[in-house]
Amino acid sequence: MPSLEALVKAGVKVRLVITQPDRPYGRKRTPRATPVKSAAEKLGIPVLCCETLKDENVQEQIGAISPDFITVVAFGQKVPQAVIDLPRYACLNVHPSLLPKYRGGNPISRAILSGEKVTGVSVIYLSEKLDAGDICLQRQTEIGPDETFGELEERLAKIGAGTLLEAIAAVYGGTAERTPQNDSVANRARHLRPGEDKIDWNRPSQAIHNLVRGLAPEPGAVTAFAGQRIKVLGTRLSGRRATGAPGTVAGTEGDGVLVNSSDQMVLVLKVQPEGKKQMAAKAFLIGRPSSDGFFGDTAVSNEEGGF
RNA sequence: CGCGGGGUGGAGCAGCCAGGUAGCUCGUCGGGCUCAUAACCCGGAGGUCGUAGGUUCAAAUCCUACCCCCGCAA
Repeated sequence: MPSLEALVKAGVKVRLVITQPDRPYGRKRTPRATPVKSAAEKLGIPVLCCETLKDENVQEQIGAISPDFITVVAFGQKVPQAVIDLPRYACLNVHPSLLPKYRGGNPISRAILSGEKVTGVSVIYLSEKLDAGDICLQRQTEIGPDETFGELEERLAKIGAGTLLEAIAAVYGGTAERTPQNDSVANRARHLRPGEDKIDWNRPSQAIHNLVRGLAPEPGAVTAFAGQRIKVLGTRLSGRRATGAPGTVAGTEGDGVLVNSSDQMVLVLKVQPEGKKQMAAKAFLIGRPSSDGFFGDTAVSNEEGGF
């Protein structure tokens, strides 16, 4: 979306925005426009909603405006060759990773989960194969030690917008580069599998921290407390050696709660119980019987006896 | 009509089923103890119990409608 705004601001004539149809959303099941659609409408740009680009009708409509460029940002659909061939100059795609690493739909989370220290954005020439097109331009950025998915996503979106503009200018001016990806070092950033959002307190603190960061603020890393499902939305590494069984509460620090993992204590800052708003971890602990003092596996929380 | 949880001093909770004094932990303010403290002791302030009706001698509690927040699923 920053990309769209940047394009407009830079004086590029955006003739048509294509996005997915409104989908039922939330508890009320009310259909809601995609963010791109709302933004486009606000900017007064025509919007075309379509289920798939394979639709010839859709292709015709795109062809009708004989575009110089087509840019694809966070679209999540394969684009048929017929569409790729439409624009006069190029069909460019912005992807929030340093391709060929982290191809696929979930590059930002995956990079954080893997403990990457550096990531970036890539502008590539679109190809039919997902995220495998030749690289036009890349920009790197460091990932902060406590940076969350949400924060990084926002940053990359901004960087991506700028990079896209540069790329367009370069292609337009004929100075653009075109480097094929090295497929042998490519990897795939898959979406989360069920259960992958669950915190295993037996793992090292860094891994837990990465999981929490990689899933915050949405969808959130999950654990359980006294049989209740809760999300952990903010953690820090405490730097203190664990003093008890993984998952047990070791004390508090500021508004946070120290929880043991396999090596260090993890400082849990923000938490959200089922049916509640998110709250400081310490607040969560207050007003709760001190008997059930540990985080861990659901339902069967009786056997391991925290303190 | 997809399933479900919740709205009680600034924060987190109990009280509701079996109506009748506003409770607990934290914070905050004041005082004390201490070389000192986020520790400990004493004391205080602070609440239309989401809203509007109803039942009742009496409603946080029972009944009805509505508003708001959130988890799951999609």
